[in-house]
Amino acid sequence: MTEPLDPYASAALRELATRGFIEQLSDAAAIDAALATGPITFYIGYDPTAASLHVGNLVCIMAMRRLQRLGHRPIVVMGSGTARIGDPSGKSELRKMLDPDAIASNVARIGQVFGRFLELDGDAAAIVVDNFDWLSGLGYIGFLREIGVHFTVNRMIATKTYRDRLDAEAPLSFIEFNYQLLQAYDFLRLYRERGCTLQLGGSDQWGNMIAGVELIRRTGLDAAGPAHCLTFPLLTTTDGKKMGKTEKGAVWLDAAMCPPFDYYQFWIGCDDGDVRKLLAIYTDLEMDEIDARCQVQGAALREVKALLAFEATKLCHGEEAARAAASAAVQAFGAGDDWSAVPQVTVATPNVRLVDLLVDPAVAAFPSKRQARERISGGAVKLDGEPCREPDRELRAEQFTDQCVRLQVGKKLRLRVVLGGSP
RNA sequence: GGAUGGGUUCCCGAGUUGGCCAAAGGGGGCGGACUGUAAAUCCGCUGCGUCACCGCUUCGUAGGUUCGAAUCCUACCCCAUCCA
Repeated sequence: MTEPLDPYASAALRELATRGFIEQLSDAAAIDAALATGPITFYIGYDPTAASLHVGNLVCIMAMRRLQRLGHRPIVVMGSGTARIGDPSGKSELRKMLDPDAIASNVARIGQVFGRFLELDGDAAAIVVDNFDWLSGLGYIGFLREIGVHFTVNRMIATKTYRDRLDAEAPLSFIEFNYQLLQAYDFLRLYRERGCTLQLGGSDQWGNMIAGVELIRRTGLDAAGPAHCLTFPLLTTTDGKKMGKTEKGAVWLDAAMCPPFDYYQFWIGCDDGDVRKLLAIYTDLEMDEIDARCQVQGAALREVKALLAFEATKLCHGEEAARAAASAAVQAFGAGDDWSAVPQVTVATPNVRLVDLLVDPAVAAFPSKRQARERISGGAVKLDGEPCREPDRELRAEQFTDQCVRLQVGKKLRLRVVLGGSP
């Protein structure tokens, strides 16, 4: 943790520090000086191991956004190359190898996200590069001679990433062991070719990042001076859980995988104690305003949460979608009647048993019919506001007012069940 | 390679004189009440199914004994600790 006791000279570090972005700095004074002197180029890498980024990745993205707004130039590295290796950081076992087609399609989908958070034009335009471009052509012997010589196994196995695995006596495959070298090499390439002097990442990346810093120092500095790295804290909620996970899994940034309505609801549902922290990291609001808004206590905090949800949704899905999600929330959870913006599922025929509907993957309210039955009998389900405790009840055509039945499951799930042909 | 202890349901962890074990208890999760779509609290559920008292699958793996096994036998795999 960094001591913010004596304020940083650079606006960038001051802002990151006051908003809660900083966990560790490789050399606080040097980074501060570099950021204060003028625009620098920095990068963050993402391995395309899933079809979408999720809220957990958003900390880094927001940090890039902050720095870019202060004039610094972001580079996003898509890790098509490193994704073929697999980062063992934070993983207790070897993950299955991703096939190249999956990686390529992930890259395409993930790439769309950055445009929403970063400026792609102007003096500090963000650029996106792919490390497969330089990693794929590496020759084994050449790489070992040029890069491998600068690493000692002694040092590597001392880093947390590898240490954890070894301490747990879990297998650490040789391919994974190489991951750190490749990430360090990425940094070196970006340093040499694009003058990139700072790498950002989650705190689990510290070992990999510092390896790059050291590699650059050992292979010889150029005019850009020493390279540095900075990590962000792993965000947890007040009750100690990982940020961005819900019972249904990760909260994705891709609208196809997590509709704006659900995304908005995720923020609305946050713990009271987290509101200020979340506003600082996930919105563009000024800290003065955040502090002022967070003065309130109790039920009044709901308004602040609505602000958080709106701002966060706006950044990710646009202002229009955020407004729609906000008003849909008021309608669906308040006394309102207009569910038009609530996510929908389509059924081909009205005669669907309630259990079958709730277990259907499109709804996925419950993992099994058995559980669905139990919950339905327990009063968890409402149709058009009316509790329905009969699992085997079928929906009837006449229930569909305007082709639609309003389904509530538990406190949070709201869906419109729409009668229609195509899905 | 040798000795001893151990591998149980999402996690931790009971259960090994064979049936009353789908398997105690805790955690987590979900649902209900309360409420502010929060927290805390209380109550309920927590293997699957064509599902109340029925069937099926599950206690490291594969076989075996038995009317019947998480519990007994055999082989194998893995883990912990100690010895070489």
